[in-house]
Amino acid sequence: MTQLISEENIKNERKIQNQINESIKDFKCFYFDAGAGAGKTYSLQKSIEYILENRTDELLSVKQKILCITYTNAAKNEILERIGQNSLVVVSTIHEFLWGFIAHQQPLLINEHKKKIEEELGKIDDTLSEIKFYNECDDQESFKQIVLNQEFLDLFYQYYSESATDFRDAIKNTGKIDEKLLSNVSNFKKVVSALRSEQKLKEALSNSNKRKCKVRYNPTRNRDNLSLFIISHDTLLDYAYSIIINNNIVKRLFFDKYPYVLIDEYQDTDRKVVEIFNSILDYSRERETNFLIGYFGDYMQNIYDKGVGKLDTIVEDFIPIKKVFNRRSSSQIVELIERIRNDGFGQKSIYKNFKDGKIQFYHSSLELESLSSFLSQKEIDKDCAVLLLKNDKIAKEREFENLLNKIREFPRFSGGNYNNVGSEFLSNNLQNMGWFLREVLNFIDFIAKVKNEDSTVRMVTNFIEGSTQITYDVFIQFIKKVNSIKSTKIGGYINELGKISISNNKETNTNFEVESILKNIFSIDSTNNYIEQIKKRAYDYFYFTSSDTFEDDDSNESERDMSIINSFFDLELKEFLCWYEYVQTDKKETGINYYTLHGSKGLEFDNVVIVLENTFANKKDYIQFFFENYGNLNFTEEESLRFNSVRNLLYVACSRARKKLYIIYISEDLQQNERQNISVIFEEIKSLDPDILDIAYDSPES
DNA sequence: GGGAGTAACCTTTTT
DNA sequence: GGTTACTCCC
Repeated sequence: MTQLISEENIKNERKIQNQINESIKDFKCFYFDAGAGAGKTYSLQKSIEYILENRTDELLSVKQKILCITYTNAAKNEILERIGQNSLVVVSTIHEFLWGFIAHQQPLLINEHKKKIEEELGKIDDTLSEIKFYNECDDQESFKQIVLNQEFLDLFYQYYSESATDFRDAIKNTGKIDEKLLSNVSNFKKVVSALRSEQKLKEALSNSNKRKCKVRYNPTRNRDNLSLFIISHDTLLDYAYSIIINNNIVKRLFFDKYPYVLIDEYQDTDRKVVEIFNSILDYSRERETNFLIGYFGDYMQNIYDKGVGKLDTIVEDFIPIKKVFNRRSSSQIVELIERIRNDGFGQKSIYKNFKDGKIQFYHSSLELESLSSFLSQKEIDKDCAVLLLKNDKIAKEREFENLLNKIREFPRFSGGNYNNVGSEFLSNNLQNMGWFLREVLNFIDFIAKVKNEDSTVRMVTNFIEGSTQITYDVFIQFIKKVNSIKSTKIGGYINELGKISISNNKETNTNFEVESILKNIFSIDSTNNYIEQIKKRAYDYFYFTSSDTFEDDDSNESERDMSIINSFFDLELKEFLCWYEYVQTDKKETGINYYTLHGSKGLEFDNVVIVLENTFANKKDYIQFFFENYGNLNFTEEESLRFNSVRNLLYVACSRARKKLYIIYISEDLQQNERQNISVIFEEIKSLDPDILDIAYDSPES
C-alpha cells in the first residue's frame, strides 16, 4: 500500500522549504529543527539547489562557493551523491574543512601549539605537586636523573603492566630507588610518567622555532602527540577556534570565500564550532558583508556528549524554522516518539493513511535466554533490526564473543587502551580498523569468497598474484583443496592453506603460488613458516600500545610471551567469519540486522526490536532512571543531563521503526511509578516471564 | 571500622 | 583512563 499525503500537507511542506529559501535569499541566518524521519537531509539538499538556481552566476563571477558542513564522512558522501559533483559546492566534514582552512597558517599553528604545550606543562606541575612522596623528596633533581635514564625507563615500561608487587620488586632490584618511594606503586608510576612527558615536552618546546617544525593533524588516531607536533580532533578544534576568533583577516578570508554555510546535524557539532561561526558572522556584519549560516538538525537526537545540543541560547538572533511532519513512520510510531521526547514538539505523520503500525512493550525479569526464539515467534524476518545497548551483546548474538574477549586481553585493547576495541576492532569504517586486524579481515574475506559458491572466479583470483594466467583447471583444483582443509581453527587453517600445492604440469608458464595469497594479505616476505611470521606481526600489533614509550620493539624476540597470541590463533575460524559478517555493515533486507542503539542513528527499518537493560554506562539503573523520572520537572543539572541522554537514545532508537516496534525491557522488577510511566508512553506492558500471566501486567485502567 | 593501596571493571560513536 | 570493588592492615 502506498502512503498518501494530503494536498494540504504537500502545501505545508512546501511552505517550510519556502521559509528556508526566503531566509537564504535575505541572508537571514536560521536554524532548522526537524524530528526524526522528517527529511532533514532532503531539505538541506533543496536549500543547496535553491542557492545554485538563484546565485550561480554571482558565485562564479566572484569565485565564491557554498560550504556544506557535515559531521561524518558517511553524511558527506550521501550529500555528495544527492547533489552530484558541483564545483560551486564544497561538502566537507567539519574537521577536514577546518584543517584545510588553517593548515597552511603554520606560524599561527606553531604559536597555538606552544601555548598548548605550556598548558600541558602546567598540568604536569599540578599532578606532581599533588603526589606526596615526590613533593617530600629531598633531591628531586637527582631522582629525575635516575628515573629518566633510558635503561631505567626500559625496565619501568617493561614491568609497567605487571602486578604492583612484581613491579615494585623489579624497580627495587635496580638498587636505584629507595623502597619507601615505592609504597604506592601507582603514584610512583604517575610521577615517572609525568617527568618523562615533561622532559619530552620541554625538548619539543625548544625545537619549536626550527623551520622544519610543523604542526600536523592526524585524523586516524584520537590522541595528541604534542611532543611530535601531532594533534588530533579536539585539539584541532581548539587551535582553529583560537586562530579564527583572534584574527579578523582570517574571518574575512572565510566569508569572502564562503558566503553560504549550511551545517548538517548541528546537534552533534562541538560548541566551539558554533562559536567560530558566530564570530565570523559578527565580523561580517561589522564589515556589512552578506554572510549566511543555516543549521539543520534535531537536538533530541544528540546522543554524544560533545555535541552542542540545543541552539536557541547560542544563536539567539537566528530564525527558528521547524518541521513537524514525519515521512518515515506510521502514526503509531510517530505518536510514540513524540511521547518519548515529551517536549511538545508536535510531530505528526505526513500521511493520510499510514496507520497500521504496532508497538509492543515487554518486560522480562531475567536476561533473555534466546532472542532468536522471540524473533521467530513474532515472525519478523524481513527488513528488521535488533538494537542492543552493548557491543558485548551484539558479539554474543552474532557469535564472535570469544574473539572479542580474546582481543580485550591484549595490551593494545586493555587498560587505558580499552577504547581501541571500538575503533580498531568493531569499527564499521574499515579505514579506522587496526592494521593487523585489517589484514586478518582481508584473509577472512578471501576465505568467505572461496566458501561462497556465488563468488565469481575473479573475486577469488584477485587475491592471487599473477592470477591472469590461471587456468580453469587449476582454479577448480585450488578451490577443492581449500574446501577440504580440515582445521576449524584460524591458525591451523592458515597452516594448511600454506601447504597446498597445485600440480601444474600442463603449462609451465602458469605461475600460481598459493603462498602468494598469504604473502600478499599479511605482507610477509619469506617463503616459509607463514604462521610464525604472521604471529610475529600479530605480536607487533597487539602488544604495541602506541603510548610512545614503545618506540623500538627490538625487545628480545626470544623473550616474547606468545601464549595469548597462540590462543588467538586457536580461535575458531567461524568466529572470524561472524565478525567479518558484522563489520560488513551492508544492511540486509532479509534476515536480521544487529546494531547498537547508538549505531542505528540515521537508519530505518520496517521492524525494530529494542532490548533495554539497566547495567549500562557505569550505572545499574540506566533505563530505570528514565522511566522513573519521566515527566519529572525538578531535576538538578546533573540529573537532567543523565535523563536527557537516556531519553535521546530511546528517541533515536524508537524512531528507526516504520511499522512495528518491539521493546524488551530487562529489569528485575518494575517499580510502581516506573510501571505507570511506561504505561503512559507505551500503553500496555506484557511480561516475558514464563510463570506470569500477561494480565498481571496490564495497564492500571484495564 | 576506616584508610590506603590495588585489582577489576567498564557505554556508545565520530572526527 | 576513570570509577568502583575488594583486600589488607592498623
